[in-house]
Amino acid sequence: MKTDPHSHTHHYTAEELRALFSRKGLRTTRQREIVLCELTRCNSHPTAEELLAAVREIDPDISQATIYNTLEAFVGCGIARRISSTLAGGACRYDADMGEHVHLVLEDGRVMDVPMDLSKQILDAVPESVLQELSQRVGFELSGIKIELLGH
Amino acid sequence: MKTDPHSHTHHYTAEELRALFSRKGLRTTRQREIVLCELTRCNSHPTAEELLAAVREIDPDISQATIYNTLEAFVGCGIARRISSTLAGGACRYDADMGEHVHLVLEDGRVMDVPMDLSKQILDAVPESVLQELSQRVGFELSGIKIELLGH
DNA sequence: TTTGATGCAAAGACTTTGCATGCTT
DNA sequence: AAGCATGCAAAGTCTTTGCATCAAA
Repeated sequence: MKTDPHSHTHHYTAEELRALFSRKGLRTTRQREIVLCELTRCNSHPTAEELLAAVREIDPDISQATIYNTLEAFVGCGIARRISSTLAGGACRYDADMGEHVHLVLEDGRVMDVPMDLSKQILDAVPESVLQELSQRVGFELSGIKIELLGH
Repeated sequence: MKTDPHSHTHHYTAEELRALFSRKGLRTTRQREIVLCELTRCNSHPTAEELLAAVREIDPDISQATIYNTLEAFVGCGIARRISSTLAGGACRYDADMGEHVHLVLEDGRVMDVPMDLSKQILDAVPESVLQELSQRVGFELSGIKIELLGH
């Protein structure tokens, strides 16, 4: 898998990780440090299974349950995002890049990041006024927007 | 699954169904007629399981495998769409309303349609030029856009 | 010390598959 | 008649759970 020259993945220091987890109300554990590091390091969008494999190259004793628990915790507190699994046979994919961006989902299940400049143009184009209108009309608070372009 | 008396969804005649399937290269079967009718009738966004239940109220002998086969076929030829299952514990949901529209996905897994006027405003706001630029840059043809607003 | 996190294995949920039979074209 | 579609049940894949143990706060 190739490196995307437009992606700029942040590398956390141990200190930053500790601060981040603490701020989110999560305990700092060796497993979580490794999971988040690997999730940001491989700037693909791994499935739980792929992430487990990556993580086990660093610590072979980390369990599958921990991967799922951890990803759930990360998603729950906004450290990571779950990406589409709407293509047949799909496992969920995960993303730790919290800069809002658009995903390009290929028919075979691969997921790529849309380069930041284009992502911004797309996201900024969505009229704030429409979102407010919608929020009022349906009575739900909007907490995010997810845009996927489908490609082949 | 409940019937929504206020639904504006189109109701297919037997003729229309036959024509639609034929045009898409699918054979017309009793099962497919029922599945598509139910999928359009209940304007919620059922999971395969929910749809199976609805369909079985009409014909109790329709099998689970047929539901999955049929939905796969419908999605493959553009008769139906698969909607996000990115929330934990999620089964895929399906939608037969082919007018492009935006979905509002709640944290508990429920999916609602964003009203057509607002959906249009959001979708129309995405700059065509950016999509073309992206298509060129990544070398994939874009075949669709999926926008989900997250709410709670 | 207290409480949340981990690891293990089993269970659960969701989807796909193989194959014999039936139905559409 | 030919070939796709169906039904059944089993298998497969992905995810969650119960519980004893361990570690962070």
